[in-house]
Amino acid sequence: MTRVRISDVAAAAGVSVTTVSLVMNDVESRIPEQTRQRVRDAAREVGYTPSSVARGLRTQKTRTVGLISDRIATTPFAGRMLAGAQDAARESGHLVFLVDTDGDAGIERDAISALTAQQVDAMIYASMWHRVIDPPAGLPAGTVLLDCRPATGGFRSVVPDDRAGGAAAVRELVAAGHRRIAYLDTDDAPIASSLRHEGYLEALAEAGISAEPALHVTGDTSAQGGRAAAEKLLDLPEDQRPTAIFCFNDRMAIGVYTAASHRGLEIPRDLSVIGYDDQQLVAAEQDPPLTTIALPHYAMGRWAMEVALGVRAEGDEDAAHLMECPVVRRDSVGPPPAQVAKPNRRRALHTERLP
Amino acid sequence: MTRVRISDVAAAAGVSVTTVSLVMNDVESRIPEQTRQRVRDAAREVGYTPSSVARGLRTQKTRTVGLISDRIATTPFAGRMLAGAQDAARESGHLVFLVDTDGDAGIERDAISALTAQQVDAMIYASMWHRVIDPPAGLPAGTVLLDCRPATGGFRSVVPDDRAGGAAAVRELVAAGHRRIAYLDTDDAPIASSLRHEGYLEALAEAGISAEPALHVTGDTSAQGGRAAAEKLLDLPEDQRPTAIFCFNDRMAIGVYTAASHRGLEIPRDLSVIGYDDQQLVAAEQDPPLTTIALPHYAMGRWAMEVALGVRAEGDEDAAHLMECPVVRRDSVGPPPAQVAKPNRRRALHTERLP
DNA sequence: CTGAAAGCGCTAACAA
DNA sequence: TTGTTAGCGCTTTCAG
Repeated sequence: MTRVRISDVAAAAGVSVTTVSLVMNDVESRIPEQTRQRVRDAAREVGYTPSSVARGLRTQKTRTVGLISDRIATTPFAGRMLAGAQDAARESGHLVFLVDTDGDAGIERDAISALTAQQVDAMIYASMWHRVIDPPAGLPAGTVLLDCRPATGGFRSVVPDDRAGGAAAVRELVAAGHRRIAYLDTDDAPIASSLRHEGYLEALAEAGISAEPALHVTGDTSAQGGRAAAEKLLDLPEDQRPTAIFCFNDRMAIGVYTAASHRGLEIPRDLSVIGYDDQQLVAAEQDPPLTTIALPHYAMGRWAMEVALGVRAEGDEDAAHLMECPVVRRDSVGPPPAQVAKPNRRRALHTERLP
Repeated sequence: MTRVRISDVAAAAGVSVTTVSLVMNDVESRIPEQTRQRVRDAAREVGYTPSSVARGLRTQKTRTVGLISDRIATTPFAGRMLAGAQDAARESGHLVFLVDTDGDAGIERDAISALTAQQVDAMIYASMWHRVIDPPAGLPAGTVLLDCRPATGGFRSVVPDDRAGGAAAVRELVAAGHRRIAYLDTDDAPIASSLRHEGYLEALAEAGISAEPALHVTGDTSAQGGRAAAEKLLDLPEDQRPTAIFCFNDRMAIGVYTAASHRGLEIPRDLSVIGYDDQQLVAAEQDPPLTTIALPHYAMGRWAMEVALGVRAEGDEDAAHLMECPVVRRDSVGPPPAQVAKPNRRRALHTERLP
């Protein structure tokens, strides 16, 4: 079972290999339709599949892309980055090599050389969460960084706009009438944490609310951590207790749900909660479904691939591209409880709306 | 910036290309260490990276594998299959092309030809959940099916042993002392559903418990579906109500948690619950953490890759390989409540244990 | 409009 | 022990 070659097609069609090549690649329209048809028929008859390997050697273009990532494929979290990248690659006729390094520098190094040896046309280096990194040595120029940015520049990159996302979360709460808004932060201090905090402060200032240190608590990024941090907030005296909590992520928000339910607090009646990430199977499945800020994973993946492949022109090599994080409105945000807000605020609002 | 070729290394080292090739591929040990070293140094100096494309053309072996899947990369669920497959591929020096078809037959067809054109050494066709499928036309012989099995045979495949998993879940409950065990099933009727049901019946029979039709309820596979189905179970008269519920999956088990908590039932004191899937970020993060049956995704992915690459010999082309689903013990299973079981069972047990 | 032929960079049979 | 050389299957220039 030896491979069917282009010369077999040529022989079957009674033409030269040049003609077959020209027809198969839809080039040289001056070849008459009759010949083209004959060639195509012959190709089908003998079961010809062109060899990308031979073509790659000849053209020095493989139509393949390398995507190196630390765990992205196995994190429930970020799979949609892959989907975005894949879709963009497919649309322009490229196949993607995926290498998950699991954070191992040795594997990473090997992956870079293997991919270079394969002569991939482009390369993407992805992180499973927004970070600032030192790009590994040997990363080819032109590589696009996905969900991470280089500490020292030199590569194009795309990351979520966490600052704007934090601000959007707080504005959402302010719009619902809240004034005592807590930020339930992580103490792991990833870049996203400080960015979202900045956005929080910005939106607070914008609304003329002064930031209360007691309303900025931290915990680890799990549901347990969120619960523990929430306890601190709910332990505050009634008149200092937040009426809304903006959480660093959805998992911590679940912890807030637990803490609230243990105190008989109902969401959103007694407490509004907003998360971050819009994590599949977490945010939407809560009771009530969690309002949150979505990480635009699909769009980032697509952007990275388009830039890497040159489908999308991107001038500045050093500035990170910021991708908007949209608000996903579900049912965990409502107006602040009446007894905590000004007593007749709600009625007043209601009256205003009447014609 | 033209590519550094093997002939450049040969020139730099003052040897022939043959020698370089022999050294780079660690073959022909009869070349003296001194020459080898000289060649290696020269290669490093001129910055030589062998071209896998040229090598692939010459040897007709590309050291690449194609992995086609419907959504596996974007499902939080099954990412670990990828990790297992990747790890096995890397260990034997292969790179993997990942194509996510999103269930689209056209994309699937294109992927198969593109991968064939790339002359991949092996191919894996993966499903995101255990199914019986009609393998797409054109799938090369030798392709290994992952988490799905062919309706008509013809391909090797690996799937979880759902029947044994269902039985294991029930045995776990029986061992804790339960006799009234419900199966909270899905009405979507995937193959896994009936297999787990068989296991459930088998383990019940084994324990001499007769299957109670009222204890087999169904719902959709979401938390909402689980909750609705659980209500039916909890609405049963006290003496018919199950003391333990085996759920089709972890998400439905969450619904059981919700239903129980709304009735003031505490898990596992008043009700034991066991799930299936051991889904990341759902099973472990519940309160209490959910005991469940794990889907051996990593092991299946690894098995598929090893068989596809011939690292692991596998004789029978037609029988699906069944992978064990281990019990993951956490805190949602306990003994049945005392007032439902024989009144002094617990004390009796306790007494027995005293010296 | 079509064909002959020269490589792309490598491996491996054969020669020296 | 090392070198020469013929392809692997394709694209593409140049001739006809």
